[in-house]
Amino acid sequence: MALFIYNSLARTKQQFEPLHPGIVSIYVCGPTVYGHAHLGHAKSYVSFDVVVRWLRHSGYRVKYVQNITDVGHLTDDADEGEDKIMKQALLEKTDPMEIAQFYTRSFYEDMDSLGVLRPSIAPLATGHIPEQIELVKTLIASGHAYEVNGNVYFSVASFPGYGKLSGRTDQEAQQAGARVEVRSDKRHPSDFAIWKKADEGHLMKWVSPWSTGYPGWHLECSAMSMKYLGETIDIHGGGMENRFPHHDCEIAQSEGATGKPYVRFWMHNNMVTVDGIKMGKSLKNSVNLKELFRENDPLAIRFFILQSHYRSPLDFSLAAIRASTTGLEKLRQTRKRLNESTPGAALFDTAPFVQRFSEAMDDDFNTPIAIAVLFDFSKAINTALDRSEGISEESLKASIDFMESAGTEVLGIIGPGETVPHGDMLQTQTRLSRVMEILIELRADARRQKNFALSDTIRDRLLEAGIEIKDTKEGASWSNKTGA
RNA sequence: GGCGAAGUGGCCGAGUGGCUAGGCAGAGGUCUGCAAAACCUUGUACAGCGGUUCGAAUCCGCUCUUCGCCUCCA
Repeated sequence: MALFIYNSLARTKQQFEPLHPGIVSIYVCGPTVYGHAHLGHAKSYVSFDVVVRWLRHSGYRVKYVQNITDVGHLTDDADEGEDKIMKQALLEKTDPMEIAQFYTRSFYEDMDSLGVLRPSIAPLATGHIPEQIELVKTLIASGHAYEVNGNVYFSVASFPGYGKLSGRTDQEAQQAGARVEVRSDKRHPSDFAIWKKADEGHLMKWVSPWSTGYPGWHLECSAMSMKYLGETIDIHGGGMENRFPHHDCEIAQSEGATGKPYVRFWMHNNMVTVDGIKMGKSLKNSVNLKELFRENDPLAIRFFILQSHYRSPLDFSLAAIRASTTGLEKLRQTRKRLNESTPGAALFDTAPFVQRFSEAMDDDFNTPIAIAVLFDFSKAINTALDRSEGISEESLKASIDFMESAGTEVLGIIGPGETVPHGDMLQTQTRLSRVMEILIELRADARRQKNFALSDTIRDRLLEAGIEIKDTKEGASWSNKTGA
């Protein structure tokens, strides 16, 4: 089976093979850390998390680099642009570095909650100033960049392919409706800064051959990607809104410097919308993850995200989140039921489900279909288990394996299985189990004596305590109420 | 002005020429002391108008509408 990925550069699905057999290099644009992460970040990083998980599942060794942008990008390209991290630092009356560190930790907390695996390398922009300065030097030496008054600009005219990713190849046509008035010392309005001279009040600045200043917006990704993954990488991912100018600039800088293809597969995830409008920090409609997690299971948010395709926009509403939460609970029930089932006689063939799941993932990471396969599987296995003869030990094992592999390992929505308790935890859990056994036994007695008032009271009171009782053919089962 | 994406049943959301997507919600049912869970049954869906075709939600054209990018942004 072959993996096909939609390549934004080619605007079509292409069969994926890594440059070096068995090893995949992937770079994903990380967050600028000047605020808490929102649902848009979640969509992007959950999407690429699944990409990485599926590549690993497919047998590749994946080297995954995701940067942290801790240099404030400017709010615009004119000279009076503000540094967003610095702005936030002034607002919170503290140091830019403290802002960056604080929100970096916050970011990872949220990603951990969402079950997003940490990247192999998470480089900081501020930790790679020398590399960026080197890149600027190379670009000046090769005639792709020029210095004016301490600022260094990339000359778009020197790179004929500029704009090929976004389709913005005619630079003159771009000027007509441009939103930003250009009035700098650039040779061409489309030229972009790769080094900026710092103003008096600027806090984050470094010494360079051209001025004491800071690197341009797009430079860090090129520098760090090439440093850790090489001059040509397999996959570069990011949000749609970064196609232009960010990614087109990266291509120009990188290929201008090396003369080699920068990225083989470009992947762009679509936006999260609220009432059909893009969610964004500056738009004041962003849904903060920490707030969302107060009322909602983070893995249900992950599940909600994966129920749509990464290249489709995802419309947020609490109703949609609730629907997803209920749906996910159904899959969790199935997993629990499988784990608790005792082997029987009938055979159950998991192969068709494994096959369909795999095909969906190989088709440009089609998680909505992959999830639909899990629901189909859930229905089928429940039907099989409803029959009195049960399913064989081997079938049961294969089913649990599929659930673990697809639901936990690849999609990461079902969460790890029963964790093996240890130490004090073990004692507490063992005791709880014994206590529950006793309660369930007493309740069973009450039910046998038709004392339903008592049995219902036990069940209701336990629910208040966060433990749910269900009566099944094999007797009562209990579970910690999720989301409680 | 330029570049691009999209309009699917009450809601979310796949699907790109003929074959049930899936989930949630609703209705009816099986099971159950009652719940819960599970299962079964149940929906004249594809923005509009033309065209291509034996056949179109799916291809082509036009119209309408929405959204993204062209400023930092996942």
